[in-house]
Amino acid sequence: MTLTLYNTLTRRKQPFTSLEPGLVKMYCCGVTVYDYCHLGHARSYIVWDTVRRYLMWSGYQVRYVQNFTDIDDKILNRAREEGSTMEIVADRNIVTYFEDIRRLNVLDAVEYPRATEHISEIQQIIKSLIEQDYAYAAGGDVYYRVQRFPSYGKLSGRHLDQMQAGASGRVDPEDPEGNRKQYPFDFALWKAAKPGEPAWDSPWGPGRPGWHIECSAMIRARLGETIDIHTGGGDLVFPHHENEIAQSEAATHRVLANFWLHNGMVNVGGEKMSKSLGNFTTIRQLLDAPQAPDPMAIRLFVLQAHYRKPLDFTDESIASAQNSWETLKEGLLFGYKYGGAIGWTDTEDQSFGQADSMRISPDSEAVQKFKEGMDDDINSPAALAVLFELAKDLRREGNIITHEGKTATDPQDLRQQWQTLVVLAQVLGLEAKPDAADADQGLDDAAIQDLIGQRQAAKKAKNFAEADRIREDLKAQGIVLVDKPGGVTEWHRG
RNA sequence: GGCGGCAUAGCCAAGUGGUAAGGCAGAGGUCUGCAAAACCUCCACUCCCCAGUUCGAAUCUGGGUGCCGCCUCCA
Repeated sequence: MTLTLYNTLTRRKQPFTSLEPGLVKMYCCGVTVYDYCHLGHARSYIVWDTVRRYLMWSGYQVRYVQNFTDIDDKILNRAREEGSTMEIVADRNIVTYFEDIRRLNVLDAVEYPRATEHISEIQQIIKSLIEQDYAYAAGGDVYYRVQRFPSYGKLSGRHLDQMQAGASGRVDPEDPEGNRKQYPFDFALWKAAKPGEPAWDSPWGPGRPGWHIECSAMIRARLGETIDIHTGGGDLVFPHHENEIAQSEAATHRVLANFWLHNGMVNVGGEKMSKSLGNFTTIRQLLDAPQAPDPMAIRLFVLQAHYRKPLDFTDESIASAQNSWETLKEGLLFGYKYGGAIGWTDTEDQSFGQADSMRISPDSEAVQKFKEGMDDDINSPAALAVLFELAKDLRREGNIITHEGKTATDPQDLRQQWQTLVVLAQVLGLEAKPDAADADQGLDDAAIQDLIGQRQAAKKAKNFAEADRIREDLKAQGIVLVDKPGGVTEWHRG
């Protein structure tokens, strides 16, 4: 089995191979840091994190680089609004980016280049493009001459003569930038500074880089001229990634990326979640709400849809994901809750529960089915079905142990099953650890036994109201009573 | 106007020629003083519509309908 990935460039699934054996160079288009991240961002970074994790699990070393766009009109506007500076706005939103995205168990990139750290590389590429006549300076700006790049449009599958300038309704016809362009689809590589804006010296006058050029420069500087995988939101295909290709490939005469992967949008009521529509929910809004879902439920919500399809965000879908997560979590916690009871001897070891130290059978049906799904263009919904089957089975075993005190299933088989679940879940970035706080909180065992005794007495006296009151009180403290045949009552936490 | 995508149960969602995974929600049963939990069982003769190809189609072809994304803010 080999991993196949849908390549936007070729519009089909292709077997994945890396340029260098065992090493994947991967670049992910990051955020423009002018505000908090919303669920659209969350989806994108969860999805690419999952691809990265799967590649790692498949034996690759992954050099994963993700940028921050820290120079941009929106950041400048934000700084102006609040009377601060671009740098302050950018730094603050980078801090909140990490706070939010790490909660979702997204691994840190190997490097996080910032556009402002690569001004000289940006200028070098622009110079090279001007020398080769791919770009021209005009009134302090520099524009890329798209008509000179023959394959312009190859990524997004469009031709210059088919495109309608301004069809998106976002171009201001009064914008002087438009008048300096020789052709409507030419785009800015360098923008002349307006008064009061941060600017860098350049051969074309003081100014700042255009949006697309930074990624070309950062990829070249951090990963080289050709990389294996370039990822980003589907809304970046055109013009952003199309323009990256035009710039980089004209400058280096090398292919920029072998695989272009794009994730589908998060929708609200059938429409794309976006800042301009105002229909966005930030990650922290969602996770800090009174009835907030577990961050892992958000991850599950994202992974329960295929990454290229639209994903509708509703209260119901989040609630459903939360319930689904509870099911998976019970399976993931099986080893912690029941391992000791069925004779596993290492439950107190430091390494217990560490996915990295677990050896699982690579030939098991579960692993095979998981790989089959993931190899097919990261079919995470199909892969998740495997996890649910494992988790539900373990949950049933756990409940049997709770109720019967033992199980007929071989503890070593359960061990394999649990470890398989933990390992595969971790490949998807889904992890659950026992809540240490729960274990030694609240009533001690003697007090619970005492209350159970009182309840037994009440039951015997047919004082069921009192019996139910005691049961409810305990339940409120996280103690669940289980009445068993023969008048015996057992209890457990959670 | 151009390019692309999607349409499967109450909801979400896999499945690209061989007779519909999985999740959520729901129903019945066992147990119980009643519950809860648990366990067992059930929950799409059918995949937007029409026509065609085929022994056989959710899957292929043609036509139609509806929804969405992009066409220089965008994850």
